[in-house]
Amino acid sequence: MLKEERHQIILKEINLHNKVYSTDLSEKLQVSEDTIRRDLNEMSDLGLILKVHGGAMSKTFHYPFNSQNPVYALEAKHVIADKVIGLFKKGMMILVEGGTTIMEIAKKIPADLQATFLTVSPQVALALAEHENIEVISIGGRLAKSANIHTGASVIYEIGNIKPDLCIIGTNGISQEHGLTDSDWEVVQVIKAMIRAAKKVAVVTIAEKFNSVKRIKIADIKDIDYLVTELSPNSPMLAQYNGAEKPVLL
Amino acid sequence: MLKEERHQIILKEINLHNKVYSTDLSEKLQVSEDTIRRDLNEMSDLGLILKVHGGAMSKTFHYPFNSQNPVYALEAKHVIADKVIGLFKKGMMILVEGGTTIMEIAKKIPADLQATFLTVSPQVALALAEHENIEVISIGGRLAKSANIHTGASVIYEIGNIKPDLCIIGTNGISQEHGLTDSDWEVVQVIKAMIRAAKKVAVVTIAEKFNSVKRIKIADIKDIDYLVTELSPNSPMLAQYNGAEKPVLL
DNA sequence: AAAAAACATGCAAATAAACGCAAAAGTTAT
DNA sequence: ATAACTTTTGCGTTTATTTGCATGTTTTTT
Repeated sequence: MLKEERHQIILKEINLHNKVYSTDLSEKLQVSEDTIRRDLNEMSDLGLILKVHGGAMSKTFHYPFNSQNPVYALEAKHVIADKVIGLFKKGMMILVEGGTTIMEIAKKIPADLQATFLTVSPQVALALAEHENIEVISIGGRLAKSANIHTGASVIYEIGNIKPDLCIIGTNGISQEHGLTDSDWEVVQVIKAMIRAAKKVAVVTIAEKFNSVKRIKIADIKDIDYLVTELSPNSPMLAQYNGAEKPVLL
Repeated sequence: MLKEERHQIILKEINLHNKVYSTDLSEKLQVSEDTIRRDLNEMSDLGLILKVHGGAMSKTFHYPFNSQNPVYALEAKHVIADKVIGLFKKGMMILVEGGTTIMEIAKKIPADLQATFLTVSPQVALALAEHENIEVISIGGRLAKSANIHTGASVIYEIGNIKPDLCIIGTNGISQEHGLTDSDWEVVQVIKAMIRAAKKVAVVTIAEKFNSVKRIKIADIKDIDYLVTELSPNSPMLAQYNGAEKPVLL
């Protein structure tokens, strides 16, 4: 049995049951517990799972958004938030998606910024509502439980009727070759509509997600106006995105 | 059972009931009370919960209730929630407003109920999204910061296009003479639209709010189908609502 | 004030993790 | 194909974590 194969099975098992015991995996996969532990360590280092004493758990069960819980790569997300906030100007109409990075942005918006935010995420809407001078407009629709954002035809339609100055999206997969990708069809439809509608598009992502590719394509790199990461704009890791029709790197 | 698994369950339990007893948890999770105490200590150190003598509470709850007896109001809302849940039937389309009582209802919905909920409150939407079998549809719009619910013409319009089986609203003011009243014009418009749209209207309120009157009228008592309080239906305090065109008292 | 319940602390048994090392398996170069 | 090399794996040992229990203290209730 290949190591990668084991990893796949472990991941599937965790997604299915939310937890796995090292002992169970050892028996099921017919390898020693040491090997399982090593597997779990590697997967944990990649941020795929949450390693705990006795096994591992899913990172995205009950933990992901619940405001008080620790956010993965928080420091990086703060850096990203600061950069993005630099794009905001008074009176702007800004369309934002959901996700932990966007949440950090929403929290860090300066108190004196006057702007209108539109969002498909209830969490982001609530975070934005904390700011006195921000007008918050929720774009309602069927709430997709996986990503906790509103999806469906009505959302696409609503987005089609607005022309925001700026649109900010997170992403699950990003690579020079395949562009932006995600694994949830409903979510992808919404993001595509957002990109179509907005005058400028900013993608926020931690560098860790570079070169990861998901099943469904959202857009090409050239469709992006700003690519915001925690890295310095001239970091070698960003060089690949510096093509002819390059987005501005922040 | 993994330690983190217990932590998740405890957290969920607290979010659901706002408080937990160590003894209950010990029995439910089949570990000693010492272990539960250690769990609660760790979670408390992480700032996830508020440890109290005998168990733990939600952090967000002990706080905002600077007013009188928080336990009383909470207990009352739990009683109300249980009564309202009795009105829910499989396949129903239920329109709900926002507010703390509605939040308690959203949390207590039985796991096996299959129904569609529509709401104008981001908080309620998120609470409902925790339930596997519930379809959640947000009615989006401008987020009114006072009440944290979506308001505005688009909301009214959207509500006009649906015909929910049941509509559940809280209220700020209720009296036999002046009916339901509130002080926020935008919010009132939304609630009026909800009442117009729904086949049946349930009003949930703690008895404390009886005989309070706010500036803007929402509806008459006769427009209500169910009046749900923590009191027994034949409580003398409810006698005043027992007129000719009375709502059903629960 | 006494009794009961909840809490903190130390301890020991059980279990799991980390580490080093050598054998086995897989890769690459000649 | 074989040798040299790297990676992976299992095992023994050591270290760390978790848990229940005994004990004594604090808090709550009566």
